[in-house]
Amino acid sequence: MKMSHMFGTTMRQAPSEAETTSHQLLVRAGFIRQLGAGIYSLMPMGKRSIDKIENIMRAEMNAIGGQELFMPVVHPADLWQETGRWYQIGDEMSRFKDRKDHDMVLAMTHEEVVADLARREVQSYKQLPMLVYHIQTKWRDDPRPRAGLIRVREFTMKDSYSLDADEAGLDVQYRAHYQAYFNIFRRAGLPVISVGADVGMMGGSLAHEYMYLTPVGEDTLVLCDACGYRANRQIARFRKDQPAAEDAAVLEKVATPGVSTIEALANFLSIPKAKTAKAVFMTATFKGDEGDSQKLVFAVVRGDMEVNETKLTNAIQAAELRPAHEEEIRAIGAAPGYASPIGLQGALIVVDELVERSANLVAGANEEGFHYLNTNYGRDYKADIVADIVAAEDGYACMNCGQPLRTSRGVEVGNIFKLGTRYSASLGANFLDAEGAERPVVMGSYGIGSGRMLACIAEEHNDEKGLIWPITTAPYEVHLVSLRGGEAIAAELYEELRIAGLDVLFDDRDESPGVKFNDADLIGLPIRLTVSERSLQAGGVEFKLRRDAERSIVPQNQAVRATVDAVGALLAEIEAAIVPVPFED
RNA sequence: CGGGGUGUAGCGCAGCCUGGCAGCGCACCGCGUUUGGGACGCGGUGGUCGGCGGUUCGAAUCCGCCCACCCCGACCA
Repeated sequence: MKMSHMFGTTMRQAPSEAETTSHQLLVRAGFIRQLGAGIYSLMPMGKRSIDKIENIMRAEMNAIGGQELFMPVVHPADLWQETGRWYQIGDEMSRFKDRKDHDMVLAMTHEEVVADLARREVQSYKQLPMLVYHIQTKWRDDPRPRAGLIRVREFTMKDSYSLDADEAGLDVQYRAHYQAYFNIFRRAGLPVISVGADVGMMGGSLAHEYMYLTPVGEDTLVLCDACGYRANRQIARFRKDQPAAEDAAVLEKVATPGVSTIEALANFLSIPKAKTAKAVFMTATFKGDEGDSQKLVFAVVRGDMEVNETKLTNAIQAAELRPAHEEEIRAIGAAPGYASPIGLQGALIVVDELVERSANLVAGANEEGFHYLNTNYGRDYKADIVADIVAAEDGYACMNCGQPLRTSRGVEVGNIFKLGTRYSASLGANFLDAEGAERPVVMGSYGIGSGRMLACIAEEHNDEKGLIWPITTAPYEVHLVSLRGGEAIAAELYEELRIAGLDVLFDDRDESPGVKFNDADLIGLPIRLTVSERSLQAGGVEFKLRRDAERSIVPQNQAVRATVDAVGALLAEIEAAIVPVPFED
């Protein structure tokens, strides 16, 4: 490609709304342009990088038996009504009516369509296992897009769906994806870790997320450097030490005027926060056969800990959970700031397992300005559910080895789910097994966002001058710079490099050397060749890797070979990282 | 949805308080000089000042409503 006619120019200054490094650099280098909140165009160079990323995905999916197909982005609502997600999902799913007044949806994901296809195409266990995938647009009307391509509303995703006769088959395909995903990220030059994850709205029994670690990330991960435990904070477990044994003391009501926070309570009574019980009120929505129902949830955790809403949601099997309003709390006779489960009716009481085991905690007296001393689980109150509902924090003890946990931020670039029969059963995607019995297909679903991956690669590979693309995802492999006195030779070299099969960006513009070199650094192609009067006098063509400071001169008649060899060497470095990763669930 | 912020040329910004010719840098076009790390000179192109309404002789500027975008939170893959 000749730069003189490339659509999309570089910019010296990033738009003021771009804050993260990847966003600024991708815009400045001419890879992306914003159309609306969370909606971006890919410019020609961005499209080339995305194509390379997606072709890596294709190769790895095909390698584990994937068959590429292409499913629609507009779906009739019927399908989503059949699985129930039409009713479960809120405004995140965009809906509209077609001219015949039929309800339609914009695809957020494709489990429904795959299950619909499977019920038509799969009849026998002899056809299974199968794996289908596509690379398609998704629309999720996220309430708050941010950070360029990191979190958007319209995005392209590689999503694959495994179809199996049983759980054992699913496990095989799940593990195949576990490895294939590491291969994809490593080939693309993106370092990731896998973590255990919540199954969320997808349903299912087991899930992993692939995380690129960066402070820009929105997910908090809990990691153990000692034993390798890794989990999303939403589900991360930790070891809760047994509190020192004490005899249950007499329940006693004390006046605590104006003391409505745990902090103030601990100070007022001169006790550690760990000797208090904290009340957190949430309103849960439950989906049932007779429609939705709402219930006030009264969660109790030790005063020095925080409630983990995902754990709480899972513990009570709620569809949704939100903080309760003050009126809702008062309606059951509790006083915000002075609440405890003692003597309360009308709420679903969920107590953390550590509170159950702790003696003589200070808790609210359900009366403005009063607390109880020495509350004890079992004697003074009982829970509807006792479960682990506490969020893991930095320094908490690892569940497995007891060493301190560490938290880190990350971007979720991929996920894999064991779905089971959630969708096949509701849509009737059945097959006949060897005994002639009808059974639902066992499904898995697996996703990687292309654009988010591009952004993470940009976030990882850059310096103060610009991007530094891995050879596998660079829009072009070679940046050929023509300077004064080298124009004719550069034009020849451009043709020779292309004949040799290389992707070349040729800066044939009439610009000063400084402008050209700075643009080359900003765009960040892995190999730079410069042809100028000076280089020719020095013996040929100047060769430089973007990531290195050194330059060398290669004779003109060896320039193509040297470049091809350099590309090969860079590819070999990437390939060396493609190794088996032990499966951990 | 709650809190905060910003909308003036492709990008970055000033002007607004105190109403009176719409400006600056970069980019872009022409000519000349220059050119191995964001050159210089001269001359140019480009704007319904986010939108609608109001106040006023007169609105980028004051008032009202709306819209868009960004950040934090809620939410979310």
